[in-house]
Amino acid sequence: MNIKDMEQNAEQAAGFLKGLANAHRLLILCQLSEGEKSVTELITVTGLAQTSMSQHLSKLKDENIVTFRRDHRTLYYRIDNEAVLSIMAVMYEHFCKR
Amino acid sequence: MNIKDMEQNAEQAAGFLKGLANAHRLLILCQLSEGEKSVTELITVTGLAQTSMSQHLSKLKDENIVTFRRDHRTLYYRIDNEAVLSIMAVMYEHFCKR
DNA sequence: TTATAATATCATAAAAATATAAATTGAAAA
DNA sequence: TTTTCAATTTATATTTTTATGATATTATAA
Repeated sequence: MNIKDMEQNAEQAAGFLKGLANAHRLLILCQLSEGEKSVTELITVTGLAQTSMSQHLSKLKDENIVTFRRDHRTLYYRIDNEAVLSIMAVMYEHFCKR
Repeated sequence: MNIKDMEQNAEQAAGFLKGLANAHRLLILCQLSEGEKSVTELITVTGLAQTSMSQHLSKLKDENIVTFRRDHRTLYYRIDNEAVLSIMAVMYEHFCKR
């Protein structure tokens, strides 16, 4: 782990982590780790307000953590980042096991 | 990855990620990944103001990410969390390689 | 003792994140 | 076409994070 490399990429890496660093967004990602879900499904499962969900998804898109496809009127979101699932797995082990 | 488990631990997990989600703190942790360092060393390497360093270290302590020992007037900080190094490694791969 | 070094804490201001309400867009059904 | 559904965008208030300056603490040296 080289400090020079990290200096050059620290802002980007921190932005990515900020994308994950919210309890609601972790639950959204937990859902998406099972496969793609519509916005409505995500709202139902998490209990978030519609506007709030939209903003959280927007933030996740900004950081290239998720992407989506449209099917008629419904948008289906999915995880679109190699690093996310690894980090989620580490988090799950650390915080949810015993 | 169970949603119920995640719901119960999401706040704690998000708090931990917030601890990491800052460019300065990532650089601090990058330094500490090499082994323990004094506050002065960390200030020199990162160029942060003393007060600011103290606050960042305090936040890392709050989230049980680092701990420290005192040797005379000098405090030596070190990483004290199993999950951090795994996550740092994933981040380094994702953001610093190529 | 008094001064100094290493660091933390406190107070405050500025910036960023979050929640909520209102308005808007895009696609499809009536 | 007009209306309705699914979702986003915009505006705004509240909360949280971050930076900075001043002060305090702890340990050592003079």
